[in-house]
Amino acid sequence: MPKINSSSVGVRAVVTDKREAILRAATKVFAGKGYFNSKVADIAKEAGIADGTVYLYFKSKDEILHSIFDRAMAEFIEEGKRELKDFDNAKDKLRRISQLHLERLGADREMAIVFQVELRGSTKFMEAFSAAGFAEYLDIIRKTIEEGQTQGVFRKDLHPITCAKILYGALDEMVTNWILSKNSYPLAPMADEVLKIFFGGVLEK
Amino acid sequence: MPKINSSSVGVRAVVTDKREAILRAATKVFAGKGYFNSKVADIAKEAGIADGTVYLYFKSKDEILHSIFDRAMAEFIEEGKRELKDFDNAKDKLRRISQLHLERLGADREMAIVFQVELRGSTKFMEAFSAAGFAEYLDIIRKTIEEGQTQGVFRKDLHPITCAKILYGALDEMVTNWILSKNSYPLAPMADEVLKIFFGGVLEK
DNA sequence: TGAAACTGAATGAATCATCATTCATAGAAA
DNA sequence: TTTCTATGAATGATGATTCATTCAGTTTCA
Repeated sequence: MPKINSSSVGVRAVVTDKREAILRAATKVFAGKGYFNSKVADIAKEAGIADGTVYLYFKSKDEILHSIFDRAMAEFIEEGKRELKDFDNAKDKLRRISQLHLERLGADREMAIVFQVELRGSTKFMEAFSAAGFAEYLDIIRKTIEEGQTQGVFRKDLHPITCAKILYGALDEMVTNWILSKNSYPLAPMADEVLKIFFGGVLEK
Repeated sequence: MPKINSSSVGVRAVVTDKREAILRAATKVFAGKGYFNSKVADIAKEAGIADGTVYLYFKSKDEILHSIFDRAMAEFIEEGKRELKDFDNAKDKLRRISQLHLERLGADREMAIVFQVELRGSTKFMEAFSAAGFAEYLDIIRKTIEEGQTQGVFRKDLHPITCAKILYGALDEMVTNWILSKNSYPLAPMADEVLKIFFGGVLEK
């Protein structure tokens, strides 16, 4: 079994590479068959390593799934915060958030599947996730809406939390439909469609 | 042809009762621990029967979950169609749909959990479901929106399908949040909040 | 009327396949 | 040699499903 490090970057890099490879492989496998139907052996094979090796990098199968979420979510929130510094107008900010949301998930279908499907596949995960990243994300949207109300851009007779949930729910549904759709289309442009309705409503004036 | 079991107290009625009992028990167990973490033995115990008896009424554990969906969905769609006959105004119709959606799930938390969580827990189920009930449901909303556009109540510069997805997504998110929320509040009233935004948008005029 | 034979629902212990996880061993690098 | 990582066969637990058996109720017939 030839195990030659592609570059002489040292031990640390190898470890990271293999961890990375396992996470990527697991994402692919989970996306394809679902968490419970995926065997650790499948992941190992996909990553091109032995079954046992997985356990040198992760305590359990469960931990792999958690790591996938944690990493992706942390990245996403961090990117969001960085991006949103430049905006002061709440409306523009909301537009950017929506675009980022769909761009991110639209760029990696396997990751999107794991997020949309597996994350919801157990109340336990959902609660854990809810407690961690999701609540924070919803909070960013909520605060932006409050800002907009203060700025006089958004109506004041609406609960910011509810608004946030609705926008999130709408975006989320776009992603779910995109995943289930046979013929693939670009996801990100749907953001504008969503916002057209979220901002202006469907009623004829 | 009328069914025998409704009138007589014969064998048929007993059979139906036990089937019913298993479905109810399974809903409870699945809601509590998730489909994959639930043992058939758990369901049997909850239903007060022997493990093997489950297999006299269902071919497999999988079939139980399917039956739960099929029954609930068929009921829901049927009720919806019946209710909606009385409306001709698209706006009112959409309001009634939204209320029904939240009333229904808000009335049975366990069923709601199974629908929100387990249904999404596997692409396989989602696709099956998507092909069956969900697509039909989304279609009802879409057609109503088209009606509204024809009636001149709704803006014509919006894709009816996207509108439908957005409304559905928003309602769906209300349910998911309600399920995850520790302190329980009535779900149905959220429909009006959702529609206020869906109809009028969040922008200050 | 009663009891023997029959029916099919219900039981739950046993089966058996399926993995997650472990660990004794091998190989590479230092 | 020592100390890593990596291997993959073996282990052990789990849990869906089966099936030989029990049991309650019907029917048959003297």
